[in-house]
Amino acid sequence: MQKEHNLSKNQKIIFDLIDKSGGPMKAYSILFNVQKKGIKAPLQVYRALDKLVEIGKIHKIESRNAFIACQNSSCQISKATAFSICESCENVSEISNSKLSKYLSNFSDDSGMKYSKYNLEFFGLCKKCKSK
Amino acid sequence: MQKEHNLSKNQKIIFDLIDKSGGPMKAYSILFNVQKKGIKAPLQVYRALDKLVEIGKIHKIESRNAFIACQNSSCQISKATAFSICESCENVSEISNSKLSKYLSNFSDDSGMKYSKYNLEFFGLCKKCKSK
DNA sequence: TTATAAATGTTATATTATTACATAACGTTA
DNA sequence: TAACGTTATGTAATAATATAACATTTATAA
Repeated sequence: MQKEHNLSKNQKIIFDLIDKSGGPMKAYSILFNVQKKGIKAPLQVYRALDKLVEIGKIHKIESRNAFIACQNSSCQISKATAFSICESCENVSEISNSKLSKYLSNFSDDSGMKYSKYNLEFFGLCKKCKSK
Repeated sequence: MQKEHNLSKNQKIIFDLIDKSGGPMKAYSILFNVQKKGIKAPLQVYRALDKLVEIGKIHKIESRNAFIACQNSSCQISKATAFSICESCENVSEISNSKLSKYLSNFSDDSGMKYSKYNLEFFGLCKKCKSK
């Protein structure tokens, strides 16, 4: 199970916003949306985002510079992430596939590197966009 | 085999620089390094980078906002990329492991998405950094 | 050779993220 | 509860990354 973290005021405001949005959000869009709640500066947003990423409540979609709420309530949080991204509508979802995560978590090659973390992003067209 | 592309002047200058560096380079560091060759503006760099990415001569390391020369002369170029990144020394190398690439290229789940591309980044400590 | 696409040059600006510094709140434990 | 260390906050400035818009030139190929 996931460790409980007591989110601070800003962390909670920002997590709730991202979570409710249901998709990825960009930092400055978050900033815009929380200004009415007193969060005025980019750094306040980035600090909360950093912490939320660290504790696994959100993930960063690297190819999009965006942040999405973790949809994976258990296991290997933020050490092993996989996403599917529609290149047409930009819909993003977190893939939770135990075979895939096992395969990647156990992956090793002859480089001598010890892998402790990975991030995988799949791209393609989602169901809706395919049929257009 | 990789399709031959005749690089333009700027593309060639920038590709050669990245290739010779042997590692990932950031756009503005590239810009700094090619100013003596007459490339003066960020956009000139980004345009060449975009093209080089498109034809598979370089890849973008998304988590680092950096660009590295392709070390994989054949196969599935820029549709199927995997990297190992040392979180201590920031050394990056391209993983070419046919099992891994087959596994991921054939991956599908029940989302109904057709995946045409992926990017995987592994993080950890390289041999040298581990032993420090 | 002419039309079309690709690449270049230039300026300005948008977007994403961090540095630096000051203060406040929280949690522990003596 | 006082003192301490840690975490979070507030604010201003700025750094780093990336794109828009427009004019012109070069390469390609019909």
